[in-house]
Order: sequence, then structure tokens, then C-alpha cells
Amino acid sequence: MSRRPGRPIDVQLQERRRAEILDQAAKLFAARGYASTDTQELAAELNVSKGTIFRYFPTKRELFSAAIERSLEQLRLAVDVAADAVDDPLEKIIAAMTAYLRFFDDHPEVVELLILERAEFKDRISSYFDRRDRGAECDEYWRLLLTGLIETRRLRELPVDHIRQVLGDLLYGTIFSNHMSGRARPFAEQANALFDIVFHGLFTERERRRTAPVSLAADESHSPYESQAEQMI
Amino acid sequence: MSRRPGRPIDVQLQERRRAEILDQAAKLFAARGYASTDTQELAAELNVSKGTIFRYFPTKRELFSAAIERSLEQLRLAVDVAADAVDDPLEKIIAAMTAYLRFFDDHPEVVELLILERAEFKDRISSYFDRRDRGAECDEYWRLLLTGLIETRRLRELPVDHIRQVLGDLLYGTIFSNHMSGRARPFAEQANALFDIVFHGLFTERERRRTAPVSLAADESHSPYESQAEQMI
Amino acid sequence: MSRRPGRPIDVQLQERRRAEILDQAAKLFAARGYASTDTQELAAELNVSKGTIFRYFPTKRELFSAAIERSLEQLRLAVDVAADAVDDPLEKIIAAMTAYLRFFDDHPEVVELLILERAEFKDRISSYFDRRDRGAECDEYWRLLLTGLIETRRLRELPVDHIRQVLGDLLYGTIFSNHMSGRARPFAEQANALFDIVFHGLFTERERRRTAPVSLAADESHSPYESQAEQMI
Amino acid sequence: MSRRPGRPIDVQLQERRRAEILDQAAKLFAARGYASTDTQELAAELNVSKGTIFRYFPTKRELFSAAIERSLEQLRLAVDVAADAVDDPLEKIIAAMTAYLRFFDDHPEVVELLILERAEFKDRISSYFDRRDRGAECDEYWRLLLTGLIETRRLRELPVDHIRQVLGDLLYGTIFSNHMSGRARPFAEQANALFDIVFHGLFTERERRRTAPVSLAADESHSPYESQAEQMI
DNA sequence: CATGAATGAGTATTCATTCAT
DNA sequence: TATGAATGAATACTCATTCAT
Repeated sequence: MSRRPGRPIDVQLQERRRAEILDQAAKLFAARGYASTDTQELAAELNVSKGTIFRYFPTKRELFSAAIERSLEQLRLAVDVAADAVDDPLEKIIAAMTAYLRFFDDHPEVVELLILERAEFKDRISSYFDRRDRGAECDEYWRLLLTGLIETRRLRELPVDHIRQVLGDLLYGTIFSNHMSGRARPFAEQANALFDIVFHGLFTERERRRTAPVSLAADESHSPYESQAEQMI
Repeated sequence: MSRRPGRPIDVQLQERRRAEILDQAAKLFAARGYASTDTQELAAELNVSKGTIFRYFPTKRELFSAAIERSLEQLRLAVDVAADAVDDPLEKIIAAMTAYLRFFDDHPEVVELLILERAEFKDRISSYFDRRDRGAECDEYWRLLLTGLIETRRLRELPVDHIRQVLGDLLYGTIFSNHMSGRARPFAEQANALFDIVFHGLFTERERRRTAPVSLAADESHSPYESQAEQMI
Repeated sequence: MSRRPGRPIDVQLQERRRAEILDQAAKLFAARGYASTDTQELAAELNVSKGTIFRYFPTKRELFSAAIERSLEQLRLAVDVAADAVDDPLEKIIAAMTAYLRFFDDHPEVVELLILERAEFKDRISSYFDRRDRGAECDEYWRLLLTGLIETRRLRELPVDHIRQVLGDLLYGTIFSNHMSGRARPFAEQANALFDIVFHGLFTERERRRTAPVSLAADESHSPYESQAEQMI
Repeated sequence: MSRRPGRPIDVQLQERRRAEILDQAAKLFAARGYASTDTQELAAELNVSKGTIFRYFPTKRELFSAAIERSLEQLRLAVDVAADAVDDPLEKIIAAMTAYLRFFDDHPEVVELLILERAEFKDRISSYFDRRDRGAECDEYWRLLLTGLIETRRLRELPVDHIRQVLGDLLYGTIFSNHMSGRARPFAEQANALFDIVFHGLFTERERRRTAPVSLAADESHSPYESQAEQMI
């Protein structure tokens, strides 16, 4: 019983190096931008040669894509863990959104990577959702949560896709705004305000009564905001 | 009264050409990205020489900045016009937000420019607000509107800056999401859903009563969302 | 009546520069080989920048192709001039072949270019003949000359294509051998020997009679060389 | 009588592997060119590692040289065998030339190697003749054969070196032309035409009498082809 | 003033070769 | 000894910017 001749492949080493390269690359890309990030500089910071980087990632672009994908995987993990830690569906949603916001609060460079990806590679956009089959599965999961909450009369009877979209847009806008304006508000305070407004609404009791919320059954053309919007433009 | 010798400078022509260059540049930058946009190509499309472009804008970067600034100026105008067209403060806010959304719906390339600016020039970020002195002035205007609405008991007693931020983030996230996901929902429907949720909240009457909204006076550490968020992470 | 604004295009300058670049490029490629020829070095020798070279020839490969094509055009010209200078068909052939040999004797670097082209770009081979429609035309011309010489009983009754091929191969082999062995025999002496052998043959009168030449009518399988060749292998 | 300790070196294995590497290398070099042939690819096709190849051949260049030398050795063997198989000196020459042509007909990749060698390593040119001491020896052999044939009045009284050169150039040109034009003429037919022309000449009996062949004694400046050639140029 | 020609800094990628295991 | 990992020199090509005409 003899093993193959020559140096055996060390999978551990490969995995570790791959991760090291990606982490450093994410930082550099976020700091300098895509074009201004020189593979030479990345190599120097990692104490390896340029050639080594190209052994692991055949092109600069694939290096970038792998870096962003690694970050998003970490994001998905953080959100899943947070959602799984509570049972109540409403709490699950809040927990997931909070985890999402906290992740970007902790890893601001990932926002930068998302922006860079869009700026440099208009075609291939990563997202929290649209990866592999997980996308559909995950999508469906949130839709069920929301449907359940509506059925148990905890959330208003609104189209779940509208809800999902507004919540998603709000999260998206928040992380981008935070990042780009360099806003440094305490994380908890910001999350708090966000949830308060989105769940309780801005209207006072009195105003809410004056302007009845759009009901699903209502003829859309009579919705108060719709008509306003159209009048204005 | 004699005029200077030689052919008088045609200011009209200069202004017109400047505008033409900026419009075409905005389209090209949005379509190709910053680095991939070749001044040579821009020149060809405009039927002028590269040299001419550099007479009007000393560097590519200044050309880009001027293009984005021109777009934002148009945005501000559209928003101002919309807000000025109504009197009621609440309607003013809705009108302004609607105009904002509609502008990006009509000019999706401007979203692209915002992304490019961040990706390429991390230092110099344009925004709807922070330009010149108008920023502060404008800021103050919206703060006053909101304060008035709170005093007249139409909006709940929340910190106006929180409100402004959440509304801003929601708009921001909406235009980015729309652009990047290629979402093609009818504009009015989307705006409608957004306003409904943000003004009336997601909770049903019953749920709202169970979970009292955060009050300004309340000790933050006891806020329901805050505590949840912290527990989860 | 005014001319267009701006600097007018100087066609003269363009042509001159193109020719300068090609001549220098041919020398450098021949001296160093394709891969080892650095565009930077070529630019330096021409006292222009690398960018200028790439203005005229979009890729290194197209530069090479243009250089070789320019040389072959000169070759074709030299051969045509030589053939046109005499009237007798036999003399035309001799004149053309002599001009061919002399051209490569005067421009040994062109042999090198032919070798390089084959070595680097197996697909795209230039040749004296196969360019444009001239190829067929030129081909036909020589075939007619040979046919005429056979009909007037000056050349033996052999298939003209065989003759053309053997003559062509002999020329080809001569220029390659000369170049690669660095043979420095007097040009005239070499041409002389070549023509003597190819027209009079190596055999003595007596030997010729013993071994009757292959006749067109003869059954090929009985040709004396053929049978020998097959026996030997 | 004891042998050295340890596993004895398997010379057989080494020789076999060396040969395998060279054969595969010859194919790859011929197919891809020198620069485009990747040692990694060669290694993969041989199911060994790059390191192993470099154990057998210290540089890529030496690998190439060994590959070409191996091919030429096979060529020399084929030619020798063919020449040794017949006794008559004239038949020896014909047999040798036929074997030469047939070798390259069977191994077209070797032509490619000869071209590559010249293109990449202008200094070190392999040839059928100029290897080791065999060169001179072999050279002398053919010279003696030709001298003998002239003395026995079977070949005309021409300088043997001229004859050798013209024959050599013709062979050389034939294999190159065949290879580069992709000519697919039946081998025997082509060899036939070549021998017929070179031994019997192109002229008819009548034309031969009109144009007396160049004699060795003749003053060169009066040779018929010479004068023509000079007049034309 | 507009044009077109020239410039040259800047960079991803390849691959022969070395060497630790 | 054979392997596989690491190295780093070497180089075509782009394009913003300058400037002679």
C-alpha cells in the first residue's frame, strides 16, 4: 500500500489561502474601487506573488465576483441565524431586517462592493436573493410569513409583494444612504425609527381616520395617493 | 459705443453646445460606465473633435461631474415645481416624493450616474440636498413642513430628522431597487403602496394597540424593537 | 468659400509615416523574431511613441502582416518589371526567376519574414501568388508561357503544372537554403548553375539515351524513377 | 560482486519516458508553435507533472532542440537505409532523395519544426548535414558519389558542389512548398516529375543544341543565363 | 477656435522555471 | 524522485490629455 508519488495536495492550505485572498481583496476593492485596485498591490499586502493570485482566480473580474459572493454568503448566514432564533413570525421579520442592517453596519465595505459591481459589470448583479435555487425558496418563505401575519390579523390586508418590496427598498436605501452620507447614527436608534414608522405609520390616529388606507378591494383609480400623484404631474 | 473688433463670441452657441455635450455624456456614461466611456466615442456621436470637448471641460472627471450636476438640477426643479403646485403641507410632501420617484422613472440613467459617481469618486458625492447653500435651506424647508404637520397633529410626534431619514432612505432604496432589478411595476401602483405603508403603517388597528409605538420620551433601551434587535444579535 | 475649420488632414504625411514604420518593422521583425520584437523598441528607433504605431496599425499582428505584404508587393513589382523587359517567352521565364532570386539576395530579411509568418500564424500565409485576383491571373500567365514553349518545341512535352511546381520549389528552396545556411556564393554563379541544370539536366548525352525520359503518353507505373522509388521503400 | 544498495535505476524506463516526451513535444510544437506550446499542456497530455519534464530537459529550448534532433536522426536513418539498399551510385542518389521526400511526406510536422527552429532560434539551426562530425563525413560521401558518376560519364561535367546545392535546394523547396501550400499531389507522381526534370532537363533535343550548356571551362561572363540575368537587372 | 495627430503612463495576464514536501 | 505550488519578469494595448496647424 503506497501513496501516489510527489507532493500531496493540501486542501486545507488551498481553502485558507483562498479565503485570505478574498478578504483582502474585498477590503482593497472597497477602498480603491475596481479599476484602481492593482493586483500587484493586493499581492504585496498578502505577501504572495501576483502569479499566486491568478492561480486561485483566473481573472481580476472573477476575483471580484468571488469576493462579493463570499460577503453575501456571510450576509445570508447572519440573516438566517437571526430569523431562526425567534419563533414569532413578526419577530422573525424584525430580526431578519435587523440582522441585515447590522451586517452592513459591521461590514460597510460590502455596500461598496455592491455599488462597484453595478458600476463595472452592469450585466452580472449579485443580490441577497437571486442566487441559485435559494432565491425562489427564500422568496416563498417570506411571502408565507407575511401571508400568515395578515391572516392572523396582525398586519393589514395588503398585497404581500407590495409589502416585501417596500420593506426591501427601505433596507436597501438605508444601507446605501448610511454608507454614502457617512451617517454615523447609533445603529439601534436608526433601526428603531425605521420599524416604528413602517409598522405604525406616520399618521396620527386622527389623520389616519380622515384618510382611509387603501384597501385591496378599492378601485385603484380612486386611491388618494394615486390621484394626488397624477394631479401633480 | 463701439464693440470689440473681430467676430463676437456667440454665447448662445456655447451654452447650447455645452448642454448638448452634457446630455450625450450622461447617456454614454450611464450606458457604458465611467472608464469604458471613451471621449473619442462621445466626440464622434456629437460630430465634434475630442479637442473641442476638452475645450469645454478640462478633464473627463469634470465632464462627468457637470453631467451629473445638470441631471440633479433638473431633478430639483421637478421636485420644486411639484411641491409648489399644492398648498397643503402633507400634499406638498407627497407631491415632492412622487415627483422624485417619477423623475427617476423617466430618467433611469440618472440612477446609473449616481452609482458611477460613488464607484469612481468616493470623495465627491453629489446628492439631492448637499449642493451649495441650497442644501441647508432646502433641508430646513422640509424640517419646517414636518414640524408643522406634527404640531397640527397630523403626523405622529416623532423626531423630524428620523422621519426625514426614513423617507429619504425609502425613496433612495426604491429608485435603486427599481433600476437594478429592472422592476417594471406601474409607477402609480408602486408609489401608492409606498405612501400607504409609510403613512398608515403595516400594523392592523389591533396589533397597533398591542405594541404601543415608541414615544419620544420613552427610554430607548426599552423600546420594543430595540430590545428585540439586541436580543437577536 | 471657406475650408473646414481645424487642422487639415495631411495624406502625404500619413503615407510617409506608414511606409517608414513598415520598413523599420520589417527589419526588426527579421532581426529579432516576432515575439521578441518589442513595439516599444520599434517606436524608439522610429523616434515616435508607441501610441503612434498603434494609431497606424491596430495590433502587432496587423503591423507584421502589413510589413510582409509591402515586401511581397515590391517583389511582385520587381518580377513583373524584369519579365516585361524581354520578349522571348523563354527569356521571360529566366528573367522572372532571376529577378525573384535577386530580390531575396538583396532583401534577405524578407525570407525571414516568410518564415516568421508561418511559424507564428499558421493560418494566414502570404505568398507571391495567392493574393487577391492577381493570383489566378498570374498563374494563368505562366501556364500560357510554358504551353507556348512546349508547342514551339523548345521545352519538352511535360505537364505544365509539373514544370511550374518544380521551378517554384527550386526557387523557394534556393532562397531558404541561401538564407539559412548563410551561403554567400556569388549570385550570378548560383543562378547560372540552377538554370543550366534545370534546362539541360544532369545526364550526359549517353546516359540520357539509356534512360528515356518519361513521356506524357507513357504508363506512369512504368516510369523508371517511379518504379525505383517504390522499390526502395 | 555486490551491487549498490537501494533501488537500482531503471535506465529502460528513463529512456522510454524521454522518447515519449520528445514525440509528444514534437507534435505539440508543430501544432501550436513554439511560444504557444505550454509545458503545462504537454505535461498534462503525458500524464506527468511539469516538474518531471524539467527533470529530463533543463529548459524548454533544450526540449525543443532534442525533439528536432530526434526527428532528424530518424530522417538520416531512413535516407541511409534507402541508399544502402541499392548498389548503383545513380540509384543511390535517387533512392536517397526519394527517401528524403517520403520522410517529410510521412512526417509533415518535422517541416514545421524546422521552420520553428529558424523562427525562434536564429543562431542554432539543425540540418540534415551539419550535425557533429557526421556532417563532413556524409558530405564527402555524396561528393564522391557524384564525382564517380561524372567520371563514368553518366552525369555531365559540372562542379559537384553546384550539383549538390541545386539538388539540395530542390528537395528543400519541395518539402516546404508541399507543407505550406497543403499540396496533396500523389507522392510518386511528384517525385517522378522532379527526377525527370532534374536529370533530363526541360529543353528539347533541338533547343539543347541551340543553347550549349555552360561548360566549366567557359568564361563565366559569357554564360548565356548569366548575361541574360545581368541584362535584365 | 476647432481639428487631428501625437503622447506615454498605466496594468492584467502568461508561463518558464524553481523549490518545498 | 515526482509532484504541485509559487514566482515574477516581460509586454501589448488603451485612452485621457496636450499641442501644432
